[in-house]
Amino acid sequence: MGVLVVSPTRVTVAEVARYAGVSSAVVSYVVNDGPRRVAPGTARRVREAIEVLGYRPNSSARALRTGRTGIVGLVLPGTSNPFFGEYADALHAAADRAGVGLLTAGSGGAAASEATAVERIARRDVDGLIVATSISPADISGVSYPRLPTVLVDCAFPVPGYSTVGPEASEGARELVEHLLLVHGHRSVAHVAGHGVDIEPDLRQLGWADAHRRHSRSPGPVTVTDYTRAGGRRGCLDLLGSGPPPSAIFVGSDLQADGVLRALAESGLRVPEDVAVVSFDGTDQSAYTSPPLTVVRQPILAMATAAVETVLDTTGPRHRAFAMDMITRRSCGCSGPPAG
Amino acid sequence: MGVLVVSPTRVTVAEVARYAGVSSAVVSYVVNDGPRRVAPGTARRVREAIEVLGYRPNSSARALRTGRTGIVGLVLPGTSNPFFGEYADALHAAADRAGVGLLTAGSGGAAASEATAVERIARRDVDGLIVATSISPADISGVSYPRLPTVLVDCAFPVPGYSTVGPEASEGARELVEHLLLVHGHRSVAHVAGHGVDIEPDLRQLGWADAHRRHSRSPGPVTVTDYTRAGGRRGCLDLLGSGPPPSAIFVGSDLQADGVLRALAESGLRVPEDVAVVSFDGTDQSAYTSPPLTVVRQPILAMATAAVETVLDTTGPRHRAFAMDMITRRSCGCSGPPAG
DNA sequence: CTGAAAGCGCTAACAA
DNA sequence: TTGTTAGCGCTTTCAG
Repeated sequence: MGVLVVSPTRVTVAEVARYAGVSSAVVSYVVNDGPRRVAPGTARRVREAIEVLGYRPNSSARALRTGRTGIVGLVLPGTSNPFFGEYADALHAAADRAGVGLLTAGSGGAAASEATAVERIARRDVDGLIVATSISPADISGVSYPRLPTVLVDCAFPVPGYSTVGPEASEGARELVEHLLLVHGHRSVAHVAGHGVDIEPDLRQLGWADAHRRHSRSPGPVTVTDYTRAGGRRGCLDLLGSGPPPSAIFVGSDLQADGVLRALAESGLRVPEDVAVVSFDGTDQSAYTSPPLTVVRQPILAMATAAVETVLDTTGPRHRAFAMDMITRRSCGCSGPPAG
Repeated sequence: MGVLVVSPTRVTVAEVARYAGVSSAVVSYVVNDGPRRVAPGTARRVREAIEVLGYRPNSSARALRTGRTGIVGLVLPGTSNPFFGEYADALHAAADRAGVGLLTAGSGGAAASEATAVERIARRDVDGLIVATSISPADISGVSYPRLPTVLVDCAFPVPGYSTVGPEASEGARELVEHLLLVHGHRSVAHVAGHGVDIEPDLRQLGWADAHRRHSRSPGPVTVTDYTRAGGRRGCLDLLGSGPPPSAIFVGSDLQADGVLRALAESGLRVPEDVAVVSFDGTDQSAYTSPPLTVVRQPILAMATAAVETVLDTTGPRHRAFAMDMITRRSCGCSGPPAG
């Protein structure tokens, strides 16, 4: 058939070996710095040959041979959510440091889509999987890839059979609500919560309730909405429509807080004068809302590092929880510093 | 669900073939639906064997054999920036539709880091590369992976030797500024610009200048800052410090607009009463700032689809530009609708 | 329509 | 210290 393509074929170990006057095994030893030692002079010749010929190892061949791809799968609900956007960046940095690549998929947050996302990723022979599951952990195990090391991130509680990494959500939420109760003297705090994993407790809500209990207050109203801006707005509007405005609101995520702030502005309520607002996550953007949000921040960098470490670590499942830190800004009534 | 696989070692074509009483070639024909036809009955037996044994093709072996990995590399400045977060989501959706995986790397936006990110990705034998380059296109070509199909996204101008996908930035910026000039009657508009690719014109700034020229106005002051929230704040503060406040500001990106809004609030200036603000990008969040931002929106879905199509398309480089649409909200002085 | 068999490029025994 | 070589699992040409 017609056209003869004279494409410069790819350089292989064999050619490097021939050029350097050694065997292909030696080339491999040099490239991988093992498993056998190579005489310094020989090694130098090989490296020179590699340089001259422009040799690059074929990663498919290596993966086929070794059984390891050096790639970890990453399934997130989607980086449109700035929290997961920042998480993704941190995971990439950690993966780079660990020398592995990240094969990503967005789950779109819907359960069906998440299962298929995991499915698609696992199909490609990754060495492990990092999943921010928005669905029940039970569902993920439906994916029958035996023994693929999996770590669930943004997961504040242990899940049997899986490694998990998450914030100390309950403690963080409690600290934030106690700040409102004790420092700013609110009698109670309302809560705009997010739809979570059905079978598990919502730790943020637990912490919020706990803060009230500890100080013998009765909690304000709760409303459960989507983890979206629109959800936050809707939830806040519902709250406002069902009684006198609360004096303070604890929002379950920065994304929802955008919507809450919006709803409050639409309703002519000032923050923090009329209503104090605090939020959970502490993304970069929370310093730029108006007013800037008082938050508990998730230590994303540390959690991402832990996630990558854990997925690469073959010793059994473990749960790692990270302390959150509170950042006070204007939205709670404190006079925070201007953004840097 | 629950078919349980009891094979300790991985199932291969050979085993499927043996189970189905055919040769491995036939199994391959069935799995890949070609290149040779298989008798319906035989095919059914093979599919049954695959099901029963829980066979999954080894993608490394297939890649080694075919020379194609079915994976496209993606290098973005980082998904902490919500614009690129949304872009990443759209690219993932498009990649899924096209049946390819996305191997991602964050470049961190720094030139050195971007080159190494591209380097790391290319090393893994991807079929193509999608890059949102924040640096000079010249620099990317320094990466010497011969003939790796590459498409530059978020790139509003053609670059010789590369495929490019971007918005009609100049037209979009002009439309936005003209809205301020003609509808709201501002005499001139200031501009908070972003540091761009040095050797190329800043099309947003060009559009801004063009709007003034077309209507015989002299442009307001410009300040060039980082494409960050802090950069936007700084730039706006500089603007305010160097003369009387402008009556209107065109901001080069939503991220910077966050900072501009913040700076204005700090300075006690109301939007839009004292200063009108419009922005370029139209990310989801722009509907939730206070006040909501009037923007020109980048058609991210369409551009992402085009990017994936283009990188998979072997016919030569091409440039595709997409029209932006203006969304008027409160920040320009229009009374936009409340967020849905 | 199906089977046999030759590698793709690499790593890691095993030999020397 | 280095060379030889047997596959890893798959696709696809060539025979049947």
